[in-house]
Amino acid sequence: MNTTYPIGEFAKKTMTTVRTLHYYDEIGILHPSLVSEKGRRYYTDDDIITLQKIISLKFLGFSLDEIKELINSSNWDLKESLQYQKQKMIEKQSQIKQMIKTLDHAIHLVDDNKKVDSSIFIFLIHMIQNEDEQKEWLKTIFDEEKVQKMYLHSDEKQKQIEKSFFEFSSTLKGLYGKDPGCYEVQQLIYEYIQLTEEVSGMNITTLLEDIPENIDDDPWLFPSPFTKEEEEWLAKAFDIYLTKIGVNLNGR
Amino acid sequence: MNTTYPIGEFAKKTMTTVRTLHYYDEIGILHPSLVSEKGRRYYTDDDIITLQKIISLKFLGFSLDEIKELINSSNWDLKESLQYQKQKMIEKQSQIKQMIKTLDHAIHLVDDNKKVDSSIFIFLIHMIQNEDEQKEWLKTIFDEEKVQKMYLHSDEKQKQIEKSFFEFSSTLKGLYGKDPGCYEVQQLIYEYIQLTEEVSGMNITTLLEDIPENIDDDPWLFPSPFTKEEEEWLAKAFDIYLTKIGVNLNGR
DNA sequence: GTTGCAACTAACGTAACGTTAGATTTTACA
DNA sequence: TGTAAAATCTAACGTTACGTTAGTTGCAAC
Repeated sequence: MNTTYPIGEFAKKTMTTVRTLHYYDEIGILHPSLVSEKGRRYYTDDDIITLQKIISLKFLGFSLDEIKELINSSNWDLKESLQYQKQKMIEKQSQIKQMIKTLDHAIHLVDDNKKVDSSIFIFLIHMIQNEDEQKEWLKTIFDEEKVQKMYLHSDEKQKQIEKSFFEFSSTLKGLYGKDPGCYEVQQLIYEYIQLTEEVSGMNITTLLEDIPENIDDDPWLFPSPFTKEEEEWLAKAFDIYLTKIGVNLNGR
Repeated sequence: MNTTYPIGEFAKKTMTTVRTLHYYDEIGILHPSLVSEKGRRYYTDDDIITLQKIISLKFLGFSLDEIKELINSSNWDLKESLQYQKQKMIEKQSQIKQMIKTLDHAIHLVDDNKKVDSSIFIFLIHMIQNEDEQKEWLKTIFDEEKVQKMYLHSDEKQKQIEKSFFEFSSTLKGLYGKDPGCYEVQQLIYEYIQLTEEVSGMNITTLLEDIPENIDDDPWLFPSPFTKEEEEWLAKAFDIYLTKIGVNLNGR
């Protein structure tokens, strides 16, 4: 009848480990029903029930500390605990959703690119991740309506834009060092501006008028995928391009 | 120009903490660009970029160890890492979904019950959680078709069944000690059997014929919400009921 | 009696910091 | 310029839920 199991057997039966049972004994959530004089633990079927409680509550995301309370005190506000747990889990869920979405975009980015410049990659991850924050910031410059439009793409379209941007940046990095006025560089800048206009839904002239001078003073909010040297070189190339098409700007 | 920030300022700018920066320095993923003779750390805008990399990768679920590798080695198989991460995240996601679903059911259960008997509650959580396992086990007794039917309820229906079961069990516990043959107890057992028949889609007689004698020999697979005394009392009540309706069973 | 497995306690390791504690340095103000 | 206050430093322990040794003792079988 009233069978007892030594710890090893009990662990097998319940698909836990000896160490786990030791630990549960140690923190006082599962004392074996029988302990020999020599300190040997023997478990009974009653202990199985307690262990089941523990496992069930663990499954619901409670910590062993919380479980201890739940087991010991009889008049715990169970409903409140459950709702609190649910809230926590829902938060975790939305975090994970964001992670998966970003990973998806990232995988799409590197899909057929053999070599990936990590600066550009990280830059784009940062962009994807901080979408909301940047949106808020953009609203301090442009109309809310315009900003909304900029982000009104489907997921697929968004991925495509990111990829184009990624490739431009990569190619540009590859061209660094060449004459900023040469055909290749100027052509790429032309394409880059085309993309920017398409995405923003605005004319480049309008864009440049609205943007304050000190736009990239805060490298935290606006990180760059380029090094300082690359940026200076890029600035020259842009200057040449914009002067050519007749946009005049006073010192960048 | 080349501004440097003491650690506190830098922490504020980047919305981290001093301790985090200390730690990142310690494990070698972010050494400040400048360290005074006295050991004071001064960070530059370049360090912001490194920190951004770290934060971005952390956001994607990489550990600091993995990030260290990603930052240091240039030819890392990024795509593989990303896909691996995604897989991990998807697994986490489905776990959390299960947790939320179970929590939902549990909240529904305790919704308007002031006092909750924890044994019953835990028992039901265990049932919900181990649905799949029990389904497999049931298949060793009944036809697969029948088993499928038993579980073919909507989520709402399922919640309702659980709740009914929960309430029966609670009421039964409350009646423990009374005469097993009295009207109240017999009435409850009648209702319980009705529910069982409805859920299983089988007749109680058929059910009892198919079930082996030693069904609850394994308290791990089939935990009970009742204590041993309660179970014995229940068995008597069942005996009386079944004899009354003419089902004959040899020793339960 | 011995062999060998099972179980025991004690201790450190994990991840990514938070949190003291006590010493030192830098900054600010009279 | 002296001193007080604020910032920073290192060192060390705490956190979670066990996993993983290591060295010792208990128990059953031959």
